[in-house]
Amino acid sequence: MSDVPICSANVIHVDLVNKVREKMPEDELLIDLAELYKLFGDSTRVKLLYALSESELCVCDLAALLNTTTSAVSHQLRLLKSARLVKSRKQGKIVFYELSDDHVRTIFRQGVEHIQE
Amino acid sequence: MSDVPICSANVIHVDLVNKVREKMPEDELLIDLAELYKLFGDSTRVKLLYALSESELCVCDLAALLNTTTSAVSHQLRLLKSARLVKSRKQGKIVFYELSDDHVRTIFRQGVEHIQE
DNA sequence: ATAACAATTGAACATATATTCAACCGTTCA
DNA sequence: TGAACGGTTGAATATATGTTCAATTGTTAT
Repeated sequence: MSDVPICSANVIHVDLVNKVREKMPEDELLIDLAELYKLFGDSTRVKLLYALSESELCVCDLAALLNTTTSAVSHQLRLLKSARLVKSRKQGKIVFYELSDDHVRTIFRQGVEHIQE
Repeated sequence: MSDVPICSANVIHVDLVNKVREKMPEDELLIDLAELYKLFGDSTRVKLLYALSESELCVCDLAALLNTTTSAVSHQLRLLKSARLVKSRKQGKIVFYELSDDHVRTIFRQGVEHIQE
């Protein structure tokens, strides 16, 4: 089995491609990265994350803020939580959510910079 | 018209919600942000961007590197280009692509950090 | 106990989107 | 000129995914 599959007959810069191939991270990491960014790729989730970057909030507050239902919010928070982007704490009937760490804010900052430049 | 629509009857922390609402960016910016991150949310595009973060490459090289077709690559590069994440230059028959700026690398770095911690 | 409420969940539906395939464009070179 | 090749494009298909709706859980208070 060759290292250079399928399109190999047509590769133009073989050495360069092999050099880049060596520097590429594992496929698994790149797939995980895509999965992570996918969570930022929906306006509802972006709004949730942005709101939570300002303050800890409960599900009902988030639904009011985004002008949507608690169900829709809860579904999305579940995804964000499973990726450890947010964490929650329960106080009686109410569940409060906040950001897990600071990466979300940094990623937002880079995104805004890119858009606005 | 009230500032607090739909779910307002159930908002729990009204003052807090209003304070966060003031700090939220324009809806349009948040939607644009989501559109931007959506482009990072696919493993093919992540691989393309990662490869291009290592070196300028032509479409055929990228297809070989990702083990896919030039058509699939071209379709995705078109999206990345329209968001100004990559730029291209033509040399005879060959079209070379590279990253437009450094934000991609920073966003990757934050993503990897988040995953690996 | 039971009513009220915050939140979660699962199924269904509608929409978005990545890849494939075939046709095509533009450049090179024989 | 025309064959070969890198790259692009549009349509079609298959898959993924966000929201809605209804039902349910768990907690509080009467």
